Amino acid sequence: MDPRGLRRRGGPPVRSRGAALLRPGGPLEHGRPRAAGGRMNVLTELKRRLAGPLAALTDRPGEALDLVRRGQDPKFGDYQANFAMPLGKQLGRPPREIAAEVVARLDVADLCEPPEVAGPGFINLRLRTAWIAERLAEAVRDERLGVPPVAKPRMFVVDYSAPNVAKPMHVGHIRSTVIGDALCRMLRFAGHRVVSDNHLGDWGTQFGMILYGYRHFRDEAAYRAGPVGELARLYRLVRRLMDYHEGKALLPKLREKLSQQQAALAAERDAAGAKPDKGAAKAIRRAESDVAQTGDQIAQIEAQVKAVDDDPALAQLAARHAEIGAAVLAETAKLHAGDAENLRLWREFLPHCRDEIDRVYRRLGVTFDHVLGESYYHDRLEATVADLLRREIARESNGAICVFLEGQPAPMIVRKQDGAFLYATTDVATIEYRMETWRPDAILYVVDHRQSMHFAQLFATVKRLGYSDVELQHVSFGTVMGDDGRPFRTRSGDTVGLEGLLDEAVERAARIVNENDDAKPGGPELPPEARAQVAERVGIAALKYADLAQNRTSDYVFSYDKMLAMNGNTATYMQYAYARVRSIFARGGIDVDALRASGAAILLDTPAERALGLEILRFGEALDLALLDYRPSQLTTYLFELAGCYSTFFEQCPVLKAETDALRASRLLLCDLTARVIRRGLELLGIEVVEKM
RNA sequence: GCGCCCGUAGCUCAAUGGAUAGAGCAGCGGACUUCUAAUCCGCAGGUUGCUGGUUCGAGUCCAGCCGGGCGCGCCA
Repeated sequence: MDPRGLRRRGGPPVRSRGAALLRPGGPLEHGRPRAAGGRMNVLTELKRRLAGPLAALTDRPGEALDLVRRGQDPKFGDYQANFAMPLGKQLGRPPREIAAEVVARLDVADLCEPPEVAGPGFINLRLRTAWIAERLAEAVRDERLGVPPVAKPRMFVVDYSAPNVAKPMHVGHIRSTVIGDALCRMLRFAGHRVVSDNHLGDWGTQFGMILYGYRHFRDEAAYRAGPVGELARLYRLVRRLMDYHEGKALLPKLREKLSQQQAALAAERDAAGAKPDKGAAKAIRRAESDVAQTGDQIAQIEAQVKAVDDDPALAQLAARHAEIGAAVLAETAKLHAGDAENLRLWREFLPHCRDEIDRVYRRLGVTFDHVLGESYYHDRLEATVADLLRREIARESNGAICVFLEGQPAPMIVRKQDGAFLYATTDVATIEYRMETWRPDAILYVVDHRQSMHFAQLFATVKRLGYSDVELQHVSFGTVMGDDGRPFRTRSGDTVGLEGLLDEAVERAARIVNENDDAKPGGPELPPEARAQVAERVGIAALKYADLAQNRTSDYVFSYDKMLAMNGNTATYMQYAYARVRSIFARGGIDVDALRASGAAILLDTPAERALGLEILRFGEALDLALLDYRPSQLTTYLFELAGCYSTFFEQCPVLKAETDALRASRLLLCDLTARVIRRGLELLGIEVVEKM
């Protein structure tokens, strides 16, 4: 993947869990547990009850309460408190004795069966089934499904997507866009204030390239007919010519490097002899890897060069524009210096570029509160650098203005020798602007993990500027890989365009939808337009969910087959689960509003019903967990588990044909709650449901 | 060389220092005249890369090693 395709890349480890829990407004601090509407996070409530008895034993009850969790095995109850063991160590007393003491003072009779102390000192808590049913009845009446908003809302700025607008979006943009959008939705639902901001690359070298292309290569008719397509073509053409010349200039150096590396490899082999020891073997492998890497790089450039040489028209263009690299930089510099004509063209191009990316955002259902690109900060950069210099945070080095940071092998450069600013400069100015404008408690950067060093430097720099009470968080994610274990590319080695990716996903979804509908026992149910709409939703959802379900910190292997599978943790499976529930209501001719208003009791007499009911109540917990480390995958995991509970229930418990009317009403309510949690949960991930599929 | 991340079932991935490491796919065996079988249920599959350490308890924390990815002064 072209590293320039992303304004940013990269990610450091997430903050420690303890810090998150102590943070004001963190997951533990929900609204009053008995707040209006009966909204209650079960785990939070249990912790609240345990806090009293714990206060007598430790001056750090928060740490202990962190060890209250959902039970891993049903036989140990629904929740478990694991703090007696560390507390026992700390106090020099038997853990079981401590557990017994806590249990003796614990007042949970209204919501739990009598707590049990097990094993070394686990406190097992089993909720009273009737209590679960009451909470569910409240959730039925609650638009938030019983999930309380946080007591202390925080102000978040979320920075995500940030493509370079001069060129089509590609596969590298999907994770930032999808994860960032999901985080915004989840934070808002949790009750936080959120400003989403798309920090577009709208001011860099890419516009110099378009300007150069427009001046020298434009097809006026094509530009008038479709400016977006023509600008994209110009960008690609200039990029190609620049790569050609850069590559040609680089090849001799690379070949030199290769022969040096080959010589080094040979030397290592000679020195090691026939039976290399461990150290030598390692050195050899390393040298081999160097040789292979340089070889690959050479092969890639040679292919690019050859492609141009083999095309007479292109080759002629390349020959005529030998100085294109410098010329493009000059166009960029003129733009930045305020050249009237370049500015006029930039203003003319920008809306077209925006149309291009907005079309993709519309299709993805992704929106932003603000789209303040790099250009927005242009006139602040001078002052930012001056301030850094004045406060002796930055200093001149080799003609550049640099911020030197402890433990960093290289400085963060905020002004180049030639006087130009860099994106690090813009990032500093952007933080200043955001702090002045929104006074956020946290700024999240949803950017791929290769940028971790940049963010470490950026955050350290702005801390020195005095911004110390804001949580600056690089929410990093891994690379999208192909099934060959290398970054996802087309067969010809190009990066994969985002729209093509969407088209392919929708096309494959359409095939699945058609096959399924055709195979329905009672004949097809969906007219062609409905099928198309379902396919669009299923396809886009599959793509988004596959991304969100993956732990964001690891790379993931892109696979249409896997993401569109009906089994397993996929959007398709979740959407199907939802549609199946809805189909019960359609088949039974149920008036859902009347059902919800009926006040019918929820009965949880079978294990499947109880398990489903309890799982429905865990929605808020799952959301907390997802926001703790900004990991949407925690929410997808929950939804998948909920769907699993529903499947078991669905197999074992007849709904429309339940033995009694009361049981029928209860089960319908469970179905309805399940559907609502799935729909809401998917909505928080930016994914739409379908009523039929 | 330095820094960051990763290594879990054949494959793709889960698992906030807690009790017997879980899913899906692939494999094997079952369940449609019964609310969508695009589904469900069961079986099998593991020395969590290796070695040592911390801990009442380690896939998780620490050290070293092995293997892989990414990054490391004027690109974004």
